[in-house]
Amino acid sequence: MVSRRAPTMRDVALRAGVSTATVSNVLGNRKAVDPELAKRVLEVAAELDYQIDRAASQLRTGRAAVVAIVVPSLDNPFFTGFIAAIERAVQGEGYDIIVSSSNSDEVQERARISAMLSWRPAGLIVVPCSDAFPARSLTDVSGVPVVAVDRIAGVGGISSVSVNNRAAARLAAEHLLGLGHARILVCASSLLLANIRERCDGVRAALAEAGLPAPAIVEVGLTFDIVPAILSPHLISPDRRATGIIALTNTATLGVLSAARDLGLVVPRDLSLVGFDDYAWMIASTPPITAVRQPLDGLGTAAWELLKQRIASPAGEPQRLIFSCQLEVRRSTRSIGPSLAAGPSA
Amino acid sequence: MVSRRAPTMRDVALRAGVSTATVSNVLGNRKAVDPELAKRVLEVAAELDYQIDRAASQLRTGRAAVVAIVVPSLDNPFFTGFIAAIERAVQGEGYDIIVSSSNSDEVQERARISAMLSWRPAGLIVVPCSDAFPARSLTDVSGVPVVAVDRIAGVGGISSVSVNNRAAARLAAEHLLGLGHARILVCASSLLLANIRERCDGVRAALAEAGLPAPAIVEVGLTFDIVPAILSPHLISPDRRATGIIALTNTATLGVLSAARDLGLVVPRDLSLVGFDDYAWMIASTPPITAVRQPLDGLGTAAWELLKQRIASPAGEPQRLIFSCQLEVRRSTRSIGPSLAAGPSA
DNA sequence: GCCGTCTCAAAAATCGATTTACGCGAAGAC
DNA sequence: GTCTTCGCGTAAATCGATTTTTGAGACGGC
Repeated sequence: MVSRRAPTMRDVALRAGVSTATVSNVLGNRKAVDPELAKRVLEVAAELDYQIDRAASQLRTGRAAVVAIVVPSLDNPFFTGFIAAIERAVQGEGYDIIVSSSNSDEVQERARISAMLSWRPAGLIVVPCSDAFPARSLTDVSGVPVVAVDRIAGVGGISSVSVNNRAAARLAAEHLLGLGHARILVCASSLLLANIRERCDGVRAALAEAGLPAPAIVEVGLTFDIVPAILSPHLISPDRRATGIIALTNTATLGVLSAARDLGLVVPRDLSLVGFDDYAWMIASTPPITAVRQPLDGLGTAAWELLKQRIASPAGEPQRLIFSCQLEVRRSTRSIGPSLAAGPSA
Repeated sequence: MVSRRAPTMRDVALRAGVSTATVSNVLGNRKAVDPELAKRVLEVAAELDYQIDRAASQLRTGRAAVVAIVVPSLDNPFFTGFIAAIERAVQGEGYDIIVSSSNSDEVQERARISAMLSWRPAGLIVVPCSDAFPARSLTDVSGVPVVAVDRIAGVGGISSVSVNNRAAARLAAEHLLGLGHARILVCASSLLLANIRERCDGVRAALAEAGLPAPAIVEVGLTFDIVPAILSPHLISPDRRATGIIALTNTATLGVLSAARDLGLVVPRDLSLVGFDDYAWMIASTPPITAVRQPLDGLGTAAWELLKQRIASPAGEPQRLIFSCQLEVRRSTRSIGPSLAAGPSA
């Protein structure tokens, strides 16, 4: 509790017998300084445990060494995994992150982004909670570089990172078709989200190519606990129920598992399941869950790279990066007959 | 891309025909201002989309409306859930959070805390990555209020929040004893952590009271994937292997599940399992996992409350808050004989 | 009617790091 | 030998919000 005030650059300068400008130049590697003086400055700085005051530094330079991140939820491992990836990427480049959750609400999203912008961060990485991304106007005015991630349908004109949702869902569908599944149910979180709609399209396209009718699509919401109630009616009739389910998000995947168990259905005996996102529990689960893995680390790294580009040249052309997903085949899917997949025609 | 510079308080003042001091007083609710003027100021501020520059504000006042959070990992849902809880708590009080991961490394922890402190945050909430918490010295000097969470063995003299680990583990042990399990294996992450040692003690105490020998304790590390290899030797012999396992962290729980499945052991038929922490996947899992639930939301809220206390009166007595955990009985544990629990003697 | 008091806004000082403008001395050019 | 760079360091101005100080006007008391 030795609450003497933190040392300032002035303290360091005085003690080293130089001016504050010199200290600033040494510490910021800005202008050539006599090595002798530089050494003394560094020594004194270390001795006093001197830390640059970020507020003062930022006020003068106008930019903060901080990246603001806004995601729909901090309780969803997809988003926190993404944040972790960004944190790893900005580490060592001297940036810190401030994070905030929009609670999947456009009004809150706007408010949170507005608050973040008052830090005048070097950049903003946002996973919009809807396709509309109405906060767009805010970022335009502020001139802070922005990268949108994952839900990027409505965000023309800014850099973005996402996955190829159609291809990813197609991967899942073709896997089930290859195992002979014809009756496929898609368990979607919310069709208001463009990425979810794209995944539905991917499944639809794969089925159409195989000469099958469009899949049933059930909307189960963003939280896990209500899924069983919504899903049960679709799973009760043994004759007409789907043999394969594609769950389009991690919470949907949990919901399907839980609903199936409640109804006494065994995966994969009674029901084959392909999930989305890839977590430790999917591997530890019995059976391990076949899932489409989104390259979380790649997304995070790429978001930071694109943001750096925008920081370096704000006038440059915005870029869109699209990652592919991989299917991790495990044991929650099983073959029930000859392949229905539309094979290569060659 | 209308990159005109953001409006300053001076712009607002000029346009409203008042001084910057008046604008500051209106916006900060600081001193009585003529309602007429106040109204005009607010109108102009709204019109210009004016946002206070936090750097300038902070430089002048010396304190930032920001809470720094340092946790061992952002990939562990326990810590991110905790962060989510804090974010909810500080929301609406005008604070933002900056978060950082120490990667379970003391050196990095110190570096990250040092970096956080250069923001001169209103407070720091830290989950130390070891009992030693050597970064303690930093926070002492800076005078920034600190609250330590979860791993608080070595941190006397500062406020802290934790759970009653002994009691929590005892809950798990008594549950298994009540179901007739005598051979109990404890699956611990790392015995270098005091909270883990306390949990071991809790199990030991419960067994001792029931007149049973001390449990076997296996150290499985902090990540999930190596657990099966470490655990297998303890699970192969059907005669001598434990009938009940207590996994002391969420990753250990995943590891046990995965190891059991690899060995063809069915939970709970061959093995009863009590996990730690409580997540959606434990409910969705087949069988649903019996687990000791740590009150994540309570921990987060409490950490913020204690921090607020320290901010308000830095000289006050540090407080330690200890929460209780609850056992969520699900289906991963089963009875194998008469209760062995030391019942109430009355 | 004069003076003291009180209210509230304007003016000015301040926070600490950065950066511009300037000055001094040494090195190089003719 | 004088004049011009050039290198490097210092003093001072600056960023924008807050806070202290100053001052103008209103009001009340005697």
